[in-house]
Amino acid sequence: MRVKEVADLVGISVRTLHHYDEIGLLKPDTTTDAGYRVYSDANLETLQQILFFKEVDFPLKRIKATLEDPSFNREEALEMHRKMLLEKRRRLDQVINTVEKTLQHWKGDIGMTAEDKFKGFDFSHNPYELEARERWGDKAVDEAHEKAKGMSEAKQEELNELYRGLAAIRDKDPASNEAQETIAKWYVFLNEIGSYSLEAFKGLGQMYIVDERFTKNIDQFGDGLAQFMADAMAVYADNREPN
Amino acid sequence: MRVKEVADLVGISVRTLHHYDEIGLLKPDTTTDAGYRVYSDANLETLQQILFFKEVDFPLKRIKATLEDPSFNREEALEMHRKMLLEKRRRLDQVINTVEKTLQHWKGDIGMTAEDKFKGFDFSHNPYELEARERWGDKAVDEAHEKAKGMSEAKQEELNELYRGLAAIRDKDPASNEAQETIAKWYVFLNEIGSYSLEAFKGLGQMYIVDERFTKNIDQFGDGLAQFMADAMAVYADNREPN
DNA sequence: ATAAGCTATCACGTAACGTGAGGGTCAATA
DNA sequence: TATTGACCCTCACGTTACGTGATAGCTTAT
Repeated sequence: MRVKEVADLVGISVRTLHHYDEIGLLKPDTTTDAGYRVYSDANLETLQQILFFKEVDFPLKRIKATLEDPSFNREEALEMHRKMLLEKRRRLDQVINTVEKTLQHWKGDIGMTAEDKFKGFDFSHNPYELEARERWGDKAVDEAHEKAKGMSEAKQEELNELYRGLAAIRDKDPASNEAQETIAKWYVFLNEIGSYSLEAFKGLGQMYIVDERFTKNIDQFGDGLAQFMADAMAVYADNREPN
Repeated sequence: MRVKEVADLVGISVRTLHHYDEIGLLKPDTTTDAGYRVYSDANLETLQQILFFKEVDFPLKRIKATLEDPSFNREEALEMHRKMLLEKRRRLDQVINTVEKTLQHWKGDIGMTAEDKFKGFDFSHNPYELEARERWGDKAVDEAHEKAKGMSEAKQEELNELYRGLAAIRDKDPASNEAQETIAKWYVFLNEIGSYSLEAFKGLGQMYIVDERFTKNIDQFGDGLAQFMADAMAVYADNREPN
């Protein structure tokens, strides 16, 4: 297949295909003697993967690095795409809901807080972004979020205090009142620097024990703290009403 | 409210607010003596509108022009936003479906055509884009689609042939076999230069009679043709299985 | 007074193409 | 064979919407 055929099939521009070739993202398997690009079925498969990554807002550079990673696994990627797309849809539903509420608000049917008016627009923290990044992206993930790097010393100290508080009770039952009260503070803190759904919060806890870097960093405050936190975070999330 | 508070509330950057001020899209109602921007409740309302338009991929210039249009009506806009968001979700559902089918395909459960693999990615023709453009945007809408401007003369002739064929039968019942066969050709033609769901096809027909420019252009081929086409297109869409 | 956080403007840089220019290739048809 | 329309190539400037860092002033609590 040549560029126009591919472009028409897929719904992208010829220029885009040129661009992808230039940057080495999608190189056609062959070219004619005249220099025409000829895309194979395998090329189309790759293009599909590229479009899935694009759909979940991966920058092209990162898509390229990911596809070139020897550990890249297609099925695994598809599962991740699916999760991220479902999250994207959830957020879109929020926006739709916001529009509908705004309509009702304008008709005088309901009240609306300032927060209500902007529900769904903050997509800076896709809960699966951390997971994707850990697997295929930027390896410089810190213990809470990359934003933490820009924290003031006071905020950093607050973070450490929270870690210390949690470390002091890590031998207790993660479901105990004391543990849950402290984890609640952790949840609030995280939502000051980001936006975590309960599901994402729980997922983050899992990452603390799955990713050695997290574990090592957290366990500096006390052996077994990462595990304790993961458990407590899961309990916390499970005991809360889904919003 | 000052920039950080607004940015945190909404989930956008301070830089974005600066940018919007610079380009005159969202100017704060007041500033302090020190030059700090102070955003009012009215500013927040406007920001909400901006974000809705952004969510449906309006470029900033166009958002600005729209908001400044004396005929701009908020409730009308919200209704349009809602429709466009629902369409966006429909397309997203298609992508999710494509991912899921691809997973099954990889497991060997199902077959998959090349077209199937890219379902949902062609979003260059949001069916409500025409409507939005007619109301608030680029007034240079042609009779079928802007792409028609780039058509070859052969394609243009094909278009005219279709119009003439439809004009020749415009005194028949829009639901008749003859009318429906010819409308089917029109549907196919449109889907060669774009991508129209049945709903969008029907909506386009409505626009032929609502928008004088369409009506005038089409009725050059025969008085009452626009009305005939709108009717026949509605019948065609209603008689088809929803895909 | 001090310090931390917030604020301003300025300006270069980035990502992902869109667009136009200029010219070659391909395939059908006369 | 010549012609024509559609397709193809490379080149390169331009666009959009910010991100980022630099520099310096402002605000508020201690």
